[in-house]
Amino acid sequence: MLVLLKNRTLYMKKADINFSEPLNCPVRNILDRIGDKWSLLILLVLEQEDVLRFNEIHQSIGDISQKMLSVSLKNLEADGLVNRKVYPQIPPKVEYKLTDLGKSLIPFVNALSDWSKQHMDTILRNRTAYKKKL
Amino acid sequence: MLVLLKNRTLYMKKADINFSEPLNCPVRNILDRIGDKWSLLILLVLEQEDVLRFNEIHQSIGDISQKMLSVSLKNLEADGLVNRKVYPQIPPKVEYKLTDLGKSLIPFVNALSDWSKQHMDTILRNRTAYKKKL
DNA sequence: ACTTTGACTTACCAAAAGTAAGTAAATATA
DNA sequence: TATATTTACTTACTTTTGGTAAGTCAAAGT
Repeated sequence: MLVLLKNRTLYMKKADINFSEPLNCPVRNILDRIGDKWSLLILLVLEQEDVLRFNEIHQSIGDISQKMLSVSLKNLEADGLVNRKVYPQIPPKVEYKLTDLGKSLIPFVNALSDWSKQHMDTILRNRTAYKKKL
Repeated sequence: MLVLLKNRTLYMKKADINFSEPLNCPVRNILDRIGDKWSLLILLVLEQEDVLRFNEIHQSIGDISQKMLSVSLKNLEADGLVNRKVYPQIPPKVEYKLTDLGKSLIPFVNALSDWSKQHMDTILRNRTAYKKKL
């Protein structure tokens, strides 16, 4: 049986896993970084506009709080997906743009977007039918 | 400027959006469904094993709580990504498997997994370097 | 002297997720 | 006869995460 423990992807029983050996589960690894509510959305708007300031991202996404934008950008920057450039001015000016690594994730977002365009009708119909059954 | 409001993807300023017209933002639409902590992981283990019972999924993932597994499966079922088959026995037996719609999402997960295998070293190095700078 | 500007941070509150215990009904065991 | 076991959950409670609103900093404009 496939076992997807926190940092492992192994075809073995839980009992047989050597916990001291630090293998990694690749799916977990990305999901830990971009599998949240805002990261992919931020990458997407940055890709569209090339360079954006904090408030511009904030307005583009519309319903992200400043706090979460700040936290999310910091994580994306720490992972090297987004570049942060500060201009020493007052009032401050900070520009964000994708790194090459960040850009390399965009095709996935677009592919997911296409999938969504194709299948969202079906999903919404499924969900309506499901609710009726309850 | 690209605006990614809750249910919209529009190249226009926020002020110019007609809020009464119900357009949809495809990226938001999928993220609302699979952009959480567990959904993709559940789809992945189901794909590997074809059919699994509740406790088998639970053990495969390892650190999901029963509560969240229950909630997540219900959502995946409602959206038509997972099929749920109940055998009227005691003790109960319930089998889960992917629908065709659910299966069609697997290539994205695998692609992300490949990306992760390729780039996770870089990301971890980036993060280490970032921490040092602080 | 007071307001505005931009990129945040902080304190406080609400929502989501984790933990542990409980439920149901039949069969197996003591 | 009483108790334990089995499976797929649910419920009550706690912790963590996320959202809201207000505050900060320093200079330039009114």
